[in-house]
Amino acid sequence: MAEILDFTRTPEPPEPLWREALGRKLRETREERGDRLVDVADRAGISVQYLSEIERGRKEPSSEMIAAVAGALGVDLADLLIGIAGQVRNLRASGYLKAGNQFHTSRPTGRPSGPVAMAWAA
Amino acid sequence: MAEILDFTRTPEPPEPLWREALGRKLRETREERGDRLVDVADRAGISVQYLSEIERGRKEPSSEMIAAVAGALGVDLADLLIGIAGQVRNLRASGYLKAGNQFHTSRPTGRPSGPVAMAWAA
DNA sequence: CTGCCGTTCTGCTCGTGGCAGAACCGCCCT
DNA sequence: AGGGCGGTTCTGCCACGAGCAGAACGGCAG
Repeated sequence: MAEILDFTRTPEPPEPLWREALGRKLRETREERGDRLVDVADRAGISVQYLSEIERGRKEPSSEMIAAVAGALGVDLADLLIGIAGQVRNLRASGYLKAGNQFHTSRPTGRPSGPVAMAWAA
Repeated sequence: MAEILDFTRTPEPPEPLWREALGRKLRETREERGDRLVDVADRAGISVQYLSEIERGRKEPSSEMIAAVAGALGVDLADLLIGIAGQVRNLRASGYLKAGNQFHTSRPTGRPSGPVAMAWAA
């Protein structure tokens, strides 16, 4: 694992990468459910440290992994994607890698900001 | 490349996999632009046969690849994700692997086709 | 101090991403 | 008939990285 963080490698525009946005949303979803890494990892049938790396956007999970984790979180792919799209929008709108790159900035003072997807009940 | 198609491996529900939905949307977007494989592949800086495999959902592209292809198609990640979510929804709604698996069912008679994004509202 | 939870490091294996080269398959030309 | 064109598919190849186990470490609450 060389240096995924090393974004000097590619002169990519400040667009967040897929795995980063995905990981961020997965973590958010898990925390909203009050689950721990080990819970989700167990249900998804993957190792805990790998799930940690996925959530931090450091590894590129396969489609089957994504499906497994999403299933373990009780969300389907479409909802997940919409949620991620909202994340990306927010990151673009706000700074995103302007400086320290501190996500979760706009913790919902009340406004749900993005599409936010559909609630998953209670 | 063993057998990606072999969905007997995992007892996954009839949910389409990420790479499949992604590929489908990428192809749709490319065709709407009237581009050829070689055009997009050139701009994205990848080989043509690999792009073909991505669009057919047979290989698992890295985040950088996704960004490159999306960039070559002139769409950003958020739009792409929303489009894919719509695809997935449609596939779920209609048959999807009920039988022949003939996507693109609901072609809208001639609509501008673009990103189109969120409708399904009602 | 002691767990609990998450992160990170080492180290390993084996799969597969991604390429080149070429053949092949419709399809539309004329 | 031939011949491009666009796309698919096959072979073969190599390096990288997915994914795991094991363990150590760093907060943070009790």
